[in-house]
Amino acid sequence: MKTRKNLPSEFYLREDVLQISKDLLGHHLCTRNADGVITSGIITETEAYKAPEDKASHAYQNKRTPRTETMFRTGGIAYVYLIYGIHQLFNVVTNVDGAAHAVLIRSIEPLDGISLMQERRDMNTTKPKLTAGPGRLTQALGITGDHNARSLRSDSLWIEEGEDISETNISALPRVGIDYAEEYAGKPWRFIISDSEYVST
DNA sequence: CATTTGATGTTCT
DNA sequence: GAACATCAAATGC
Repeated sequence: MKTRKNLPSEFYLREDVLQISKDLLGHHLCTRNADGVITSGIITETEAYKAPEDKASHAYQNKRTPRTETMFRTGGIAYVYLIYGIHQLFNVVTNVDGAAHAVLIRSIEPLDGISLMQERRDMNTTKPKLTAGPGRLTQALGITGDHNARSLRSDSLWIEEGEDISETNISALPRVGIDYAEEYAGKPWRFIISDSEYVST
């Protein structure tokens, strides 16, 4: 049984995706596999993607494809997709139906189910390498394309209230891997917990 | 230590 | 064909 509360639907429905990205820091991203084993981690690094104007977003200019369709839906669901043919990336869809806002979760700090996360990653460590990095945390938590469009208040995937992170302990940095996005490439829309080791390089 | 390279599906040109 | 919200292993100091 769970002792912590899920983030409420209203958390995800707000308009300011930058604020939501900061607010997500410190909360707990959780999954449960078919055997009922829970794995979770503290969110330590996020990035905001703000269509239609953001050139780094898949939904730039509100471009709808079968893949991006998920981002246009009502906030509070997962947007999971494959990048580089190899890695699943996990995003939180925000704002109301028709607004394609999302927050990429880039890193977590391991919390529950560490042995199962190590098994999934084929690693024997709790160092940042286990869960720091957008492709790494999805592997550690067992997140795949099957989780795309799933509610973040479901039995197999959810986000619990963790600790509040004060504004003074948050750093804003440029986003990673989006050099093609011209004037949006340098925007400080990546947020980390300043004193956490569990962030990508 | 730093830099390069191979893996490989979906989308767009 | 090329690019891509990446990672890990291999190669070069």
